[in-house]
Parts: sequence; structure tokens; C-alpha cells
Amino acid sequence: MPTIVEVAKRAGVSIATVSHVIRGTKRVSEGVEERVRNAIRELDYFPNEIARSLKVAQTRMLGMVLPDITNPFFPEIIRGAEDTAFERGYFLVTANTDEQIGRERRIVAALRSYRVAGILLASAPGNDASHILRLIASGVSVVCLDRQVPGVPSDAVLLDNVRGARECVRHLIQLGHRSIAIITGHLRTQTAQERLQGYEDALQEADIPMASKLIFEGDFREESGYQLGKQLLQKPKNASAVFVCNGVMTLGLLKAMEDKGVRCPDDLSLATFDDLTIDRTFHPHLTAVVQPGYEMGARAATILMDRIEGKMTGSPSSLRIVPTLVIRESSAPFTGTPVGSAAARHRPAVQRAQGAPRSASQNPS
Amino acid sequence: MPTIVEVAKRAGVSIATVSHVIRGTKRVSEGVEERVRNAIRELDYFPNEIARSLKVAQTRMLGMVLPDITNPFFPEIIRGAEDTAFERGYFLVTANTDEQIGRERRIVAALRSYRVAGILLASAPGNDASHILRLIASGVSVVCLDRQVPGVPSDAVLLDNVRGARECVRHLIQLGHRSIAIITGHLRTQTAQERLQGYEDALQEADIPMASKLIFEGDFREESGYQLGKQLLQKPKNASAVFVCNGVMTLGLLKAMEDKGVRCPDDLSLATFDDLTIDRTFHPHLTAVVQPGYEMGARAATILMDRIEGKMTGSPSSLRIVPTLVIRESSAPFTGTPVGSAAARHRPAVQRAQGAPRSASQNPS
DNA sequence: CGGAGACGGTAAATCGTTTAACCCTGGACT
DNA sequence: AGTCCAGGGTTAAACGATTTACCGTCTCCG
Repeated sequence: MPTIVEVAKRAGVSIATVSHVIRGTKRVSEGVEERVRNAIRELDYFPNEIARSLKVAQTRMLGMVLPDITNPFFPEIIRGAEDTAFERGYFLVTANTDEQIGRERRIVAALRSYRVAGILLASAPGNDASHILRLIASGVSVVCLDRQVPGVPSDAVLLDNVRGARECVRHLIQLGHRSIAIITGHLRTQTAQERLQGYEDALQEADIPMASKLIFEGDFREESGYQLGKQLLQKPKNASAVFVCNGVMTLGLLKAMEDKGVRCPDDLSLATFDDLTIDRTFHPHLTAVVQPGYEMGARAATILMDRIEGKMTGSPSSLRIVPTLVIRESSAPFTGTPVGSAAARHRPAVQRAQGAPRSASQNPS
Repeated sequence: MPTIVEVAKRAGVSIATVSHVIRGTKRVSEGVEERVRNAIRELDYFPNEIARSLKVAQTRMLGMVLPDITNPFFPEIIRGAEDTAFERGYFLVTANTDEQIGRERRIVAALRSYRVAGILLASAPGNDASHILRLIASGVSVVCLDRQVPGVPSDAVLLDNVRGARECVRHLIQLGHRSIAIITGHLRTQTAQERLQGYEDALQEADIPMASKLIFEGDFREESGYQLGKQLLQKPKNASAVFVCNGVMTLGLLKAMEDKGVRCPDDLSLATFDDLTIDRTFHPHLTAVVQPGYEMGARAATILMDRIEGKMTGSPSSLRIVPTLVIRESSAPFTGTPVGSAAARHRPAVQRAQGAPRSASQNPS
């Protein structure tokens, strides 16, 4: 691997000059510039960004710390962040925590050692955020994504969960449902709490009393959707509709419904957070609260880079992105018919979205 | 940000000693070690990996270059690679090329500047691989993933596409189908070619003549599955079964089928590459060639790190991972009944997998 | 004709580590 | 008592860039 010294030798100039033509930090005469460029090309020289980073005490790497990239909600976010970052000359270093705070600590430590310029963080839930506080204290910019870390003063790009959930449940109520179950995420997480809050708000607004037997606490994973779904369907009359707090749990629920022979929306109306591709392809098309993942990633990255470059100063800001409710087939008017009754079979006519909102995603998948 | 100098001062030793206790490269007396560790803790010191990398002329970063992380096939691969890498103290730097060779060049250049130790590459198709050749010539290890770059001597972890496709089509043939359509990927890509090859092999073996009107060239994107699906369904009698070369095109096809009111498998049998989560949740459960993404990522990362560390030497190896055919509902015996006929409605009894092969993925999603 | 800039280039310090070479001290051994 | 050696520590030279300060030369102009 050639270094700047070899380039300088071959071009017959000093290394300072080479550096100047590369970075454009000083005028150089045409002839010299030409010679330097030739030398670079001939040697297939790439400036050592590591050496540069050491000298300027700054890297152009952004850490991206996520629970699990395998969760289909995150890739969109990553794309949004990466595209924005790459445009401005930054790179993304990604790492998955599996929602384990211990792993998160190790990852953050490693990222600190690498002197990343900033970190995009969807933190694992945990009671101790000292590693993040120390990180910020040491001067690394942090932007929280999707979830805030309690007690940590950082910028954040969040979804307006309360609002999304409220509108979604409101929609079910407007359809005439009064017994609406909810499958939540882990209630330790802010996200889950907020969605539950939105659910409560909507019920309250409609003077529907909360029933604890209709609240099922899951953990945002498919398996919990499946298990809780089975429980929920045990006593079917309890609910005529269910609001599920994320996409993968809905998959679990649908599987449970299939096992039990419960049909949607005939026997049970369904509305969910997230808009997995599936939701737009398979029947029943799901009524969903769509999170603009790409945009969230892009906004978060922009804020982070602005902080790093000093283009943004002042106290931490918190951006709430408003999700969209897309009404599709899985939510239908309450018929008052007990679950499984034949009369429930034909679907009532409701105005609903046709097909997929293909513009929701900025990228073909 | 404290440096090793400050730690040394506070502990009252030389920086060499500090380095030795951190790296364990030399014995130090208990008392001194204690003092150094305290100093490190008190200052919240993290060794500057950038400086270290410069000195040892080696980073512990692995570049991961993919077409598009938004394609659900890739996250699993990334997880496999990342978990393996992190265990061994490496980090993944990811970047998406959007299948554009120009973007790939820029990304590879940047990665070279960052002196990544190696690169995991699912290259964008293109006629010019000079940037990869130069990369390898400069001493960076490269492992190709999912697709080989023609003319480049590197290790590769690939799927046995021919075999996967052959077995899949063979299965359709065994069900009695003789008019089997195929929706391929972009035939510039090796992957698409190989799958087409497997299709041809299976037909040949059964003495079924190839019909060019049954071959639809797509591009691995949902939209092309949709468009070609519409074409294919135009003249429905042509095919009684269709083999689709990846998961997202299948989504497109299913949408087209829905539009046209064609039912699966009643009117048309379906078998596909890839096993999106959906395939296991929604009806019809799809017969699919399952690619072990996590394993592919893990194997590729292992090979790459072994190369980097000199644990593996010798000429490039090419590993073919064998996919599994999971038979589900979407493929049914040929009934000889024209498309749309009422007689085709009841599904015949075939031995098939129950539910999802949950063990296929090492991680909950 | 002399001096002031402008211009184009270079020398050298520096960033925070690693690590080979060296140095000191205090037993152990003969 | 003198010699060795092991153990524990330090010194100082890299690594490959950036960047400040400096230095000739040339030109222009009063």
C-alpha cells in the first residue's frame, strides 16, 4: 500500500504539496498538480483515512446501534440514515444489541474506541444509562432514534406513538367496536407505554371503560403475538377488535387466528402498528399505522451530522414524526355478531384504501 | 478525551507501561497494574483505536457492501456476519450500492481509504471489475457473498442455485405439471442464470421441451413480479405452475394474481426462491427454496477473518451452500383443469410441511 | 532601483499508540 | 565477593497524514 511519501517522491515534490493537491488546501501550479495526480493514479494511491483521522482528531464514521436489524422496521431506517450520511461523506458502522443492555455497553465502548463522530442510538431497555451519559460527557454526539433513553439529554427522532395509537383505536371505535383488545410491547419500553397511552386516550374519549383483561402485554416479538393471540382467542367474546402494537406480533396473531379458525375481519377486526410488505400483498390487507422509517433515519442522521459539524447548537431537541393511518381490509364495522357465526361472513362495504400505498417507501424493496 | 499520556501521568508510570497493562503484552507488578487500572477508570479512558490502527497498520473493520439492505434477504446475512465478526473483535461497516456499479466504486474507494481489513461483497452487476481487482492487488481480502464477480479471484460463499432451482422445479414436475413458467431475475446476473439453469435441467431430465413463451425475465424486484405476473396471467392456459426466482417478485406475482382473481394453488401452483416471513404466515403458505442467510453471512465472515489473520492461505475457495426445499400449500398436483374452473377448487391431499420451519433462522425476528 | 507583496513550495511538529531495545536493581549462584 | 540473569520498567522511534510557519522568487510600482 503506497503512502503519501511515495507519491511525493514519484512526483518530485514534498509530501505537503501532495496533501495540498488532494485536499485543495492551497494553490499549486498546474504542472505540479498534474505530476502529483499522475503519481497518485500510477501508484493506485488512496489517502490513509486512519492517519488523517488521527491528525485531525475526528473520524467521519457514524455508529448505528440497533436492537436487531432482522426486525423489518429497521432496514428502512438504516437506508435513510446511510444515504444521507454517505452524501455528506460519512459512513455508517452498524451493530446489533439484541435488546441486551450488556451487549449495548460493549458495542458503545468499541464505538468510542473507534472515535466515531457520533452515534445513532435505538437503545436497549435497561435501568442504567450511565454508559450513554459518559459517552455524551466525553463529547460524542448522540441522537436517539425510535426510543428515547430516559434521563439522557440528547436529541431524539421519535414517532408520535400516542397519536398513532390513538387514531388507530379511534378508527376501530368509529367502526362500532367497544371491546377492543390490545397486544402491547414490553411495558418497560417507552414506545410500548406510549402506544398503550394512545389506546387509553381513545377509549377514554369515547367513554369506554378500560378492561384489564383486554390488555395483553407482549414483547414485540412474533412468538408473543402468537401466544397472546391464543390466549385472547380463548374467550372470543371478549373482544371484537384488536389493536396490535407492532408488525411482527401481528404475524404471530394471524398465525394464532389461523390455528383457531378465526377469520379476519369477519370474526375479528385488526389494526396494527407497522406496515410490513406483506400487509400490502396478502389477504387480509391490514389496517396499519405506517411509520416513515426512511424519513426517520434520514432526519436523525441529518441532526447528528449538523451537531457534529457545529451547524446545530443549543439544547437537545426532540422531533416527533407523525405516522399515517392506512385503512385497509382488516378492520370492519362491528356487527354485534358473536365470533364464528355464519352471519358474520359477508364483509360490509366500507370506504378503504385500494391496494398498497406504494409511495410510503422511498426505495424499491 | 483523555489520552494514554494522561493516564500514565496520573498513575505515575510511563505510557509504555500503560500500554502493556492494557494489551497484556508484558508482565507488570500488581501494584502498578492496580494504579493504572484506577487511573483508567477515573479518567474514563478509552484507548484510541485510530492511533492503534495507524501504528499496527491494520484496522479491525470489515466492509460489508450490499445492493440493498431493504431487500429482506440481506438482514439475515448481515446478522450472521456481524455476530461472527463481533465475537472476534471486528466491526462491520455497511454500505448499500443500490445495484449501481458507480456507487459501488465510490463505496469501495472509501472503504479502502478507511483501510478496512477486508470486504464482504455482494457486487452490483457490471462489466468492469477493475476496482475489485485493484482492491485485491493492494492486499485487501475480499469474500464474495451470494454472487461471484466474474474474473475476480476471491473466496466466495454462494448458494447452490442450480440445485435449489432444479429440485424446486422437479417437485412441480412430480406433481404432474408440464407447463411450468419461470420468472427469472436479471439474466446479466449469475444468480439469475443459475436458477434458470436449474429450471432447464429439471425440464430436460423430464423430457419436457423448453418454451420461450414460458420464460419471463424480471429483475428481482417486486414491480417486475407484478408486471410479468400480469403478462403471464393474460394467457392463463399456458402454464399450470410457475417458479419464481426470488421472494419479492413473488409478492408482486401474488398481487397480480389477486387482481386477476387467479387463485393459488387452485388455479396456479407456485414455488419460489426465498422464505420471507410472510410465506409462513399468510395463506397460501408458499412452497419455497429456503436460503440459510444467517449461515451464509457467518461462513463468509469466518473465511474473511481467517484470511486476514493468515489462518487460511492458499488459492481462493468457493463454498456452495445448499438450500432446502420446503413444501407447503402453494404447490398442488396438476389437475388438468383449465384455470378458473370450479372443479379446481378443492385441494388435493399432498404430504407437505406443517407450518413454518422455525429453526431455519437462528434468530427471532 | 529598491521594497512590498503575492505566489508556490517545503520543513517540521504533531496526533496517540505500539514495541524493540535498553536500563536498573536485587537476588542466586559459584 | 563478583557475575549473571530475570523481572519490571522506560526511552524513543515509528505509523501516515495535516498544517503552521517559513523561505525563495518574481513582479509590480513608486
